[in-house]
Amino acid sequence: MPDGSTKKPSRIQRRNRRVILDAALDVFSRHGYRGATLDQIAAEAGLSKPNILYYFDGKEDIHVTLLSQLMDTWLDPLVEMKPDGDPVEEILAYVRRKLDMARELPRESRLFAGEILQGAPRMRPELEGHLKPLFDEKCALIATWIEQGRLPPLDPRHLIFSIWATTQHYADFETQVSLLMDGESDTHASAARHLETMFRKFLSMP
Amino acid sequence: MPDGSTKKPSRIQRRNRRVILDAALDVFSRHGYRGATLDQIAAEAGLSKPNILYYFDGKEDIHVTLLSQLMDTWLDPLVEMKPDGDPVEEILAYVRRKLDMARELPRESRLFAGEILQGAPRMRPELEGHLKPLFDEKCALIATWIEQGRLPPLDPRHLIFSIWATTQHYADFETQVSLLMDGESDTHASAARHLETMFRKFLSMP
DNA sequence: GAAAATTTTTACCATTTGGTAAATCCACGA
DNA sequence: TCGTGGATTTACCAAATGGTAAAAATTTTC
Repeated sequence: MPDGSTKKPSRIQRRNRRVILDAALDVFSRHGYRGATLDQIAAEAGLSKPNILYYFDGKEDIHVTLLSQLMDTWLDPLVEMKPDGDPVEEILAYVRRKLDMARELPRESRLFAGEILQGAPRMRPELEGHLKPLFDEKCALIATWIEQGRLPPLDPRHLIFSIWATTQHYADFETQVSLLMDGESDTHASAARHLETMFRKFLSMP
Repeated sequence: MPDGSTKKPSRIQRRNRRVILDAALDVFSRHGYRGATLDQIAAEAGLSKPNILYYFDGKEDIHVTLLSQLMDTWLDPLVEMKPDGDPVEEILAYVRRKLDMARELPRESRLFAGEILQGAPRMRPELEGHLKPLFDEKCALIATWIEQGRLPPLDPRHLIFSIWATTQHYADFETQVSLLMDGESDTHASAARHLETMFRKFLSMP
């Protein structure tokens, strides 16, 4: 019993669970939850379908496991935004990390986007448990910076939304972006310059 | 033959096609293309499944028809951005229209988002035929404004991406936004103020 | 190296789902 | 009002899909 058991997982178990989750990330991020099939995941993982179900309780279990495991990685850039240092540089560094993450982990970005888009039917507990507290904490931090006169008055929540939206856009809407950016050699670099300029100007004191 | 025919559609045909498309918009935007079923659409439309297939050639036909018909509405705010008037005000008015559209037509926003997210498998021709030319035209317009010294130097393409991303975010990620904005009475109003401030500052001459 | 435990495969199954054929219903103009 | 063509329903079907049982193969343990 490789899943819910209390025993420590064997080497084979760790390897296969990892292989399955990686294949599932691929398939789920490309086709969404309903659009993905166990057969596709099995083929991508190089395992048989029943073998997949030997390691996970079912399709939903794979999806939920993926989302849970990814949540930490996903929130890490925001965790790294600390009270020390210059507020503007802290926030701009966050923007940079978030944009880098959109480039390096587009599958993860699309997986989350698809889940949220459909009302987060399988992720709401994770959102409330992990995202919400972190979000509130960082909003409070930004509010402090504003009170101290180190940032212009602004709504921290909408600032964070704008950072999420503009950075993840390059992963989630990659199809559209590359269609419209044809001829551009390095979209990521120009996007980074644009966002740096935009948010620096927005965050500068009048 | 109510679909591909050359005859003019009867009143019943127009009504039922409209009812079906509205139901399909609901279902597709909530569950994505693969997640939506003809039975769901039929139930939502108050018609039987074979009756639905009497008006459309199949599931994909409904989806493609929806996307095509919506494209014009969707691009309208950008069409309205004209060379006359102050550049900053023109762009800010565009931001406002786009945000209003996200509030008034969230289903449409999510439908497009889901389609792009999965690589636009059923919309690429529409994108190349309608979106791309309009995008290029408006980028050229913004570039002109910059050359005239009426806007600071910036990349028009990334500016438009940022406008799309920040406004559509409130529709596409509504689940997340409302979870994190609990206690806010009017998210739309505060979002409007935030985006107005942010883009006005970004577009102001140094 | 045999027994025990774990892993993988083979052969299925029930349900869902997109779609069809044909019979039936019904609105409307002559 | 009656016939006709458009509209709707009933009864299906084939393929896809999530999942299972049990045998077979493999690895691990003693």
